[in-house]
Amino acid sequence: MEQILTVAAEALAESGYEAVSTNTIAARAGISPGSLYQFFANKEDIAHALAERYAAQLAELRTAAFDGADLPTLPLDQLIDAITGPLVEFNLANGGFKALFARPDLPPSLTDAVAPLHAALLGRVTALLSARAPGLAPEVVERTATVAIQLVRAMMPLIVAADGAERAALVGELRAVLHGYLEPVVG
Amino acid sequence: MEQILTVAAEALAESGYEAVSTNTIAARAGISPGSLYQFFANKEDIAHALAERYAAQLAELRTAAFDGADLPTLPLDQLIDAITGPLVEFNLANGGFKALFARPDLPPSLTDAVAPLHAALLGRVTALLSARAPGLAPEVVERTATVAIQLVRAMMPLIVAADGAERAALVGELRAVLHGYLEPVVG
DNA sequence: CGAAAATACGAGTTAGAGCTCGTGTTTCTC
DNA sequence: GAGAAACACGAGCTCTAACTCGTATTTTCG
Repeated sequence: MEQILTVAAEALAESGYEAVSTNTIAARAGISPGSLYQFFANKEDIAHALAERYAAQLAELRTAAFDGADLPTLPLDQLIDAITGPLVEFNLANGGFKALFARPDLPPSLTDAVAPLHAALLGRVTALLSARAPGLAPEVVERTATVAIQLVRAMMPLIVAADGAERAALVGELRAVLHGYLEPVVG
Repeated sequence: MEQILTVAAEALAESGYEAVSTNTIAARAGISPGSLYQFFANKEDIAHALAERYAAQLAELRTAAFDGADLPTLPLDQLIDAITGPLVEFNLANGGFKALFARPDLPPSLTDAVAPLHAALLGRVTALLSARAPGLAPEVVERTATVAIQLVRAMMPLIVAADGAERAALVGELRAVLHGYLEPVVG
């Protein structure tokens, strides 16, 4: 079942959600279409499970990477470095992530499937922002968090598509973007 | 034929590329499926023609809005205002635009169809950037332009989805993002 | 006006996707 | 070791979307 999700993630990374057929996922997982549907009710359910697995992995990543550091008191550029670094690694290692997360116009069914993932991330970022800038109005915090997430979402496909020096340069650009945007608010 | 493209754009705005059927487009245009295929070879061809129409409209928009002003010498924040304003208007008026332009993982066929649109925009932004900062290395200019376009692409769906005060606030955020990113480079 | 060319039509074809279900195979229990 | 329960199988069902093609209609022009 983990195996199925892993294969589905690979296929998603290559072709996108609509282009991947359930029969293809089954074949690549080495099982029959019938067996696939004993683990998942339908295609959307696969995406949903995958989104949850990604959410869990991101949560793990967070605790592993930032357990010691006191994020709210870190200088902004170090904070940004500490967050974007593992995030880029995660996106490189999980190509399917952006297929579920980075699309602005998912089919309505999928919107529901990935909503928890979005909500979890938004919650984390809002918490971090309000810890750093306690005076901010809640709606400003939420809007700032939404925009910051959106900026990362937008840059990640570029970063993943590039490699070598160009990728490193684009990671630098992502950090510059975040710094330029967040510095006036929570700097 | 313009009629078909207009209808197709509306349908795209509502449902996205894959979800819109050619028969639906034909029906909404008041013609039969057979007639549709006398104007366009296939579904991709419709998207291609629509992308070209958008490219032309954007070119018009540009000349109309900035004909008098001397963009390279304007202060950066005024430049950003002058560009983002009409761009937001355009996106609000043409909901189908983002369905073709803002998606990171278009099907390969569509990638070709919208490539000219991307190229045209990239060309315009690179020209503007190098006019403002003549000393920059070409690859830096191109990377900066790519990132700037990507930032606008990312923010536009948020802006279009919001309305009233929230939309205005998000436009402000877009401008803040662009300013924060571009100021160190071409400020 | 009438014939021919061009255009419009829409039911039908084809292909592929999601999904099912009767059958075969393995695994459990006594 | 035998019966039962759970699981796995994959050919095939169904539905939908892109696209076609023989026919009907309109337009063009001598």
